[in-house]
Amino acid sequence: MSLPHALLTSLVERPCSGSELAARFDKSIGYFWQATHQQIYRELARLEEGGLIESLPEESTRGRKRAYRILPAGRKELKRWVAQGDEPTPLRDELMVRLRAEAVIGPTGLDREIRRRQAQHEEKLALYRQIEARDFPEPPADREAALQHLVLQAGIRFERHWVEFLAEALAILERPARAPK
Amino acid sequence: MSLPHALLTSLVERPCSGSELAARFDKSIGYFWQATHQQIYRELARLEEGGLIESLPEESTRGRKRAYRILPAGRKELKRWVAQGDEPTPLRDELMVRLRAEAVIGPTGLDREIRRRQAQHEEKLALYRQIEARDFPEPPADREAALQHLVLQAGIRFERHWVEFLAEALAILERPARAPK
DNA sequence: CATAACATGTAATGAGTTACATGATTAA
DNA sequence: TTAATCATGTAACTCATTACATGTTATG
Repeated sequence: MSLPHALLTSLVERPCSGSELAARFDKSIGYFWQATHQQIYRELARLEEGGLIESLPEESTRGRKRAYRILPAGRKELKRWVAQGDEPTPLRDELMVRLRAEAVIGPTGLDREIRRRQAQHEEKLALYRQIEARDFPEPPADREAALQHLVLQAGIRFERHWVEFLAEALAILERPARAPK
Repeated sequence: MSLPHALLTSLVERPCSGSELAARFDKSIGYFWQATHQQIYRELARLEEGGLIESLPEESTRGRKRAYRILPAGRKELKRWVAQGDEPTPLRDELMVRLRAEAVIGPTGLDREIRRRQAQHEEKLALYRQIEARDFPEPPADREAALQHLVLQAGIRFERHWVEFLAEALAILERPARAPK
């Protein structure tokens, strides 16, 4: 249940409306925790009901921007949560299941799909590197920037992982059905 | 929606009961697609209703093993699904959100948690390497074994990724609040 | 035969996704 | 002033998790 805390983190940086939060999620925190606008609106309503944030226009505003701001209780809750323990998110990817299936039911058209995925990951890797070059032209000195850089680097590392892995997968899939011993 | 196909894949290898499938999920496919026994039982019931698998004891057997076997329609469906496209599973980890939060609300006790996670990932890495040494003492010649090895290697790569990343994270967290320029 | 371990199953809950609805603002 | 876009919101659905229930087999 990280979404509320991801929102709180964004709101600590600066007050925001729901749509602005959705847009920011597409850029920074969202690289590692995605959310649709429906999720965001629902969660904002819950956070407000819980007294962790407040919004400016009191009345029900359908269609007009509603600016949310974090409350002291929200900061406190965020601080509490950060130090909490969690379990590693297990790797869960359909492609792995497909590879296992391909192993037992023989050649299918999986290599085409892998090439497609490879292109996607290369694209994302390039995007992250571009962002890195723009936002962190030199090693950041202060702690906050260093941590933000670190999270971006995790994304880079992750995409590189996929590109390398998929190349290996292709090498095996293109191998003749029975390799010489 | 990979679970039904993960189950089909296991059932292609050999017929199984629900509990046996749950046990096997803990070992091979489950490294990359987890499922509780409740999910597995429910999905098996659905697959049987859909005519993709069949089970031996017809009557409702509560407490007794029920052996499932894949049907031709199941193989066909699996083959169809393998070549299908999917989107990369986005990285989604609470720790990333915690790092971002720690960046904005200052030092918390996050480093302790990171050390704990590091130990967990190192443990898992060691386990995978052990399995690799046992099951793949030398590069597998045939396609099926090569693919299974590949999936295991993905797990190894993934854990290594985490260990390295967490080490970097610690280095930053232990830095003094204001580093010299 | 009593107890533990195993095997299957039901029910409730919650996060996430998808489709759709509606009011406000902006641009042609 | 109509159309397009933006902003907020509702509703239904699926997957996954958690807690619990019930029967069967193995063990002492």
